[in-house]
Amino acid sequence: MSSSSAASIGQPPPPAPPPEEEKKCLNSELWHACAGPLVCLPTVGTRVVYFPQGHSEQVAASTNKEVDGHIPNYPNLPPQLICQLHDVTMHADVETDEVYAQMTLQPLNPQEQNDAYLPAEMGIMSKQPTNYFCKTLTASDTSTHGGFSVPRRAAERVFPPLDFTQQPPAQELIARDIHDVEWKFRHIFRGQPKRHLLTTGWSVFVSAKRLVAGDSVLFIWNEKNQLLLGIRHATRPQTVMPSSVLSSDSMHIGLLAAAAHAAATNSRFTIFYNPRASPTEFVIPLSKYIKAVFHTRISVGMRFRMLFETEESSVRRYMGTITEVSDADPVRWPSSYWRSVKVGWDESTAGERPPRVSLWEIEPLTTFPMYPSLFPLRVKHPWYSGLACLYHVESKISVVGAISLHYCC
Amino acid sequence: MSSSSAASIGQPPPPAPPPEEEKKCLNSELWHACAGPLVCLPTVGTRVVYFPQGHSEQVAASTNKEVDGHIPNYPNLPPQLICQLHDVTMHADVETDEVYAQMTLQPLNPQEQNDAYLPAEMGIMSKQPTNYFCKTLTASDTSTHGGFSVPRRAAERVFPPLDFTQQPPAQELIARDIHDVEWKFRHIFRGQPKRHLLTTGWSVFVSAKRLVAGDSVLFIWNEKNQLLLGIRHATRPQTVMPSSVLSSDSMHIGLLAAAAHAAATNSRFTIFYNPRASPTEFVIPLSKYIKAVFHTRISVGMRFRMLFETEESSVRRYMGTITEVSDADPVRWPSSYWRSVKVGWDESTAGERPPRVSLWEIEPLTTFPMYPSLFPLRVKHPWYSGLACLYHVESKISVVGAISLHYCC
DNA sequence: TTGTCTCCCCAGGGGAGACAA
DNA sequence: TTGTCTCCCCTGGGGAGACAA
Repeated sequence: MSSSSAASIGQPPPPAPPPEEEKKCLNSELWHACAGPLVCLPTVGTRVVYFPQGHSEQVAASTNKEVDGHIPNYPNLPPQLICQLHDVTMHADVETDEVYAQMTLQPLNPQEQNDAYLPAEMGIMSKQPTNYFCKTLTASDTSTHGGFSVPRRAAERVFPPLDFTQQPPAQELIARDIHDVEWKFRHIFRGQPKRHLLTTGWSVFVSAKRLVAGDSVLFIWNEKNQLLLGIRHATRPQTVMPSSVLSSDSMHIGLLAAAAHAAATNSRFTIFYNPRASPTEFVIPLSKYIKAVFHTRISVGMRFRMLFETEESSVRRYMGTITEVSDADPVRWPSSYWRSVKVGWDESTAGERPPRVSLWEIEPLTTFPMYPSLFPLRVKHPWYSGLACLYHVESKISVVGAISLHYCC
Repeated sequence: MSSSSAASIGQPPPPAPPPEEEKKCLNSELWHACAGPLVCLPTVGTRVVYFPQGHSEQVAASTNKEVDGHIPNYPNLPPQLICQLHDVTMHADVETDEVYAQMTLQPLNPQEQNDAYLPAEMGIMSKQPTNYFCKTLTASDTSTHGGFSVPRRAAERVFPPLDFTQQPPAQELIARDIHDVEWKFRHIFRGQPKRHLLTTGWSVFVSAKRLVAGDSVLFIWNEKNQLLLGIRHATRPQTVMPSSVLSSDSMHIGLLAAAAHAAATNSRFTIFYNPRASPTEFVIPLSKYIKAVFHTRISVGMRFRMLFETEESSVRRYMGTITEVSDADPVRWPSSYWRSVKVGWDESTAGERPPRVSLWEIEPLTTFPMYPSLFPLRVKHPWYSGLACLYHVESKISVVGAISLHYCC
């Protein structure tokens, strides 16, 4: 009955207004910050390569169910589909704030594929904001007693400066989350020794977002002087529920049948890419694919580097050696470049690294100059339609070979 | 740091133990009570009719997205598939407690269909427990001040009797929910005038189950002297989130492709039936289908009755008139019996009643005696394989015509 | 009979510095 | 510099009867 007269600090924020336009763009900086430093989205209007195999991996990870034998074969569905990327929209799960992207793809028809020339179409670099910080929550941060301890340098860099003539110095922070919901916090500099703390408003945020120790929060102070606030839940095992809408088998079939149908009719189809659930990106820029598959020679025994995200959401290189080049799934997906490289990892933490990677994920240490490789790595395999045309593309590549191709991510 | 020494009343119950066996049967009484009085599940081992069209309706309702034009046609997928029902398991969503059933179906091959005779295979009547009560929560029940007001007759009938020599009479109730999690409540008879209340433990339950005014709780006192506790969330609009795993288009395609593949290979497939999300049951006992389609004559203008669940989760008959008999979706599903009857409803609350129903849902007021109708209603339509064989079945039906066929539900 | 209100009282949580890693 | 602990104080919620629909 109490009329909420004042939107005072510490009040739970009103629920997000119902999205009038579903397509409403959410903040791209924040999305990328939540997605992590290695995630990049291809540019709208460019051509990409879609791997149903990788999509299948994501669905398997999301439904906690590996694909089994009951899936029909789609003989007309190649392991990779070259597509026009018509649309990319960024989203975040309303319940969990988990970021994901929706992409509308249209497989090229053979004619279009032959018309192709190699553009310098790379993805949008996952532009990590400059003025931001990310902290993994401690037990104290999430406990019922007290607020959030802000790392000193982070507070000084990212938060608006405090008026230190006050005793103690304090201010109200207003930050918007990925759904554009406003959260208010009391930011105070106190204690002995002095430290930055978020007090009032913090516990409401923690419980609303269901944060626990080990999860991360990140604050961004952008060019428009907006304070943005994102979360990253720690990758809890078994966090994704199997849907009660459709069996995981039917989901797998749906993904494959939708892609096969789109390929057969050259019509658009829609996929979701879930960066933090999916083991690997399965829609990559065509140019990145071409560079990796046709312009990089690799061989067994070759050393390589590969980027991974660290616990603290920065980037680290891991070293490894190529041990084999073969089909990841010779039965279902013969002659696929998806995870065609079997690798060994230098470090003993290799349990967390994938045993198989794709060519475009790795950076071989011995590189060849950028000229068309007339003898691609795996000539023994028959070429699929999508690949056959790429051959023709290559002769044009040499012309534009001087153009510096920069990796996405 | 406080060691939880006592599992005293009012403590939040421990989280459900990780299900060691996914297939673990949950309480059937409770499942049916939560599902509602009209829901029945076909018996394992019997034959059923599966309607991809109805399944599609459920997926559309669950994803909040109607099927649009991008769905490929599956010319070999008939509007109804006669299947052997190999397995039915009852489940409840871990997050929301929403009940659903998983069924494993295997389409009969033509040979099996011809071998068919009409068994008296009806579904398991949704056995509503005798000793139970269901109450829609009031604002006071869910407010932070005070507990749950138990209707007097309900408390006397369903709860263990109180010792009225005590002042005030009170006891500890232990009830198990659908996940077999224990909840403890203080049951007390006090106030002026006297009434039954659940106090300690109630608010923990309300917040754990995220109950709000308008939702319902139900208590069952079964033959084994167990107290069971179920919830039914009010049908909130837009409650089901669109999944970020697979696009709704791909889900629709998946459902159809999975059924088509199973029909083509006579292999098993798995579906989820979500009684409270799905507009109508889409897996029904074969015998019920045959009786409705072949042994009931209906015509335009005919009056009929149909059962609906009321707000208070009891059953009510609504009256209507048949206005048309036609295909619900002539383009995608021609010659389908799914919602082939267009109806008008007597009451002005007709907005909530469906404009189209299926034959087996209604009870025509003018019934004909039970003999084979040699001229089924819609002879103009070509018969699908699944139906053609039913013709042959009919001659055998007449032999067993004396067997009383009782409706499921 | 039962839904809502108000009142009372206390447990638990927010907010502070102490202290140590 | 910052994570954890403890202490203090106060709010918000549980638990009671009053009262009315």
